[in-house]
Amino acid sequence: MASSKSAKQKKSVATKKSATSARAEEPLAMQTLRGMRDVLPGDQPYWQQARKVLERSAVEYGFSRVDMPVVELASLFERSLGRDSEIVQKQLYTLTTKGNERAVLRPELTSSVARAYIQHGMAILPQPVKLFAMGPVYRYDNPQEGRYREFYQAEYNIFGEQDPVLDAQVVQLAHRVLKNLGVRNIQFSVNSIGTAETRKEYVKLLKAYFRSKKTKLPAQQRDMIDKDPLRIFDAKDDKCMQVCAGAPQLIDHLDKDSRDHFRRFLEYLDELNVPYMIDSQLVRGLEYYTRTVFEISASDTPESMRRALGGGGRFDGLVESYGGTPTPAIGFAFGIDRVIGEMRRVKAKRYHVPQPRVFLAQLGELAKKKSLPLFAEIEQSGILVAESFGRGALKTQLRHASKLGVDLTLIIGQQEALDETVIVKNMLTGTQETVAQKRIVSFIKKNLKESSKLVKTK
RNA sequence: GCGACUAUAGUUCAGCGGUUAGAACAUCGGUUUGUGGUACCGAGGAUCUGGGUUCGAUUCCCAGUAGUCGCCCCA
Repeated sequence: MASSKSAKQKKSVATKKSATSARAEEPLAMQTLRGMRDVLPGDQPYWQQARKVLERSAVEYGFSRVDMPVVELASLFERSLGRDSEIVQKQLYTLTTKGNERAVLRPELTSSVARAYIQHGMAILPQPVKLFAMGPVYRYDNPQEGRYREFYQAEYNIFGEQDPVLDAQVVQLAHRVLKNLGVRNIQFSVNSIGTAETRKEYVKLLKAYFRSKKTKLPAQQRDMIDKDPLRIFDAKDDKCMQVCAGAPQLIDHLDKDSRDHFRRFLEYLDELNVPYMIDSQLVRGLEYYTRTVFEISASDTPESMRRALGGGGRFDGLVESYGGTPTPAIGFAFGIDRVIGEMRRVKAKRYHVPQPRVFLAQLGELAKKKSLPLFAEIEQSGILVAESFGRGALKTQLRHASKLGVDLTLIIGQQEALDETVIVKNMLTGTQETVAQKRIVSFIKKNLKESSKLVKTK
């Protein structure tokens, strides 16, 4: 007992020492930062599938891919999302660079895409310009189910066209992506929040209304009356909802153009066969939205309805607010993590990771040397081949091979290395034959074809 | 920012105020020479961190941290 204890003490001393010598006093925990996580090999089938479909749909709908830096100027988002918005106020990962730039990890993609559109003069391209972007975004929020501090968005944005047919096309695209991913039972919530000017008018009306009902509102919402009365609609408690039910509806106070835009949007939507409902209280938190806004959620359980899989809308004023020429735009973003969560929930089809069907085993130093180029030759011919070069015992390698479920195992030992042959063992039947190394690729191809026929006829 | 619950091998879980903290799966090795799947044998590997109560804490209490889940917000 005494010896084991002292061994433990030694161990802890050793780790402490190495940690301090490596860096400061901070403990080195083998752990991700809060709200961050690793996407492990076992998770990849869903991620691959999601990425594949998202990218393919982008191509099918005529979007070109853009990738922007993860780090941007803080002012980029302060301008677009609004200085008072929750994201800017509380959730930004901020950093000051050595060059004294005020930088942030991007909390969303749209602002970056708009920046790129202006910076690279895309206004001279034939309009509309359709851009697809996908990557990580960062928000310092409290993690919980379906909410992480680093999460992935995939965005489809269309610049330079104000026709509501595009609003509908974007909805169609979102619907199509989810359908292709095996996520059925989707529900769209749509609304129009008019232009910045009409909203201003409406907000006045709304403030007046909420002030008249002030006593019926909880303190938290009361504070929001003057700051951001639209957000009171998000409140979930009964009192608020009662008050909200009687509030003037933005939809009734839209300017004529916005109303017209919304009407036509809905008409197009009706042609599409996508399930939608008008949610006149849908207000999205990002300041840049104008007119059309919508969210997508799974519709089969109340929980899944609450957590949107994606959302978007028009941002006709954004490019101009950045100093670009006035450019209407529409777009939407998927939360990839949530889409994958939904795929898991409904047990959607996932990407089939290619499995090797051939294993290369070697015995002895000479064979090991020869097996290296042999591996390369087979792999270059397009055959996935597994190996276990680090191990010596043939038994172990065969065990590994059968665990991998390969059809054929190639065995090369001292004798075969000298003869320039390979033993090919059929793992199903156990039979084996010796093949010249020169012929090995064609031999494997022929045999794999036959064994997949066997599998099919089974 | 607020609240609830949880924390034991890589994973899923046992367990007890007091000898050596168990199991399953996983990993690695072995059951004679250059032949896998099954079986048998074996090995390594854990009480989140810091305080407190106690003769003694992995167990009880407090704090921190992290995870999970709500609220808020959003994707």
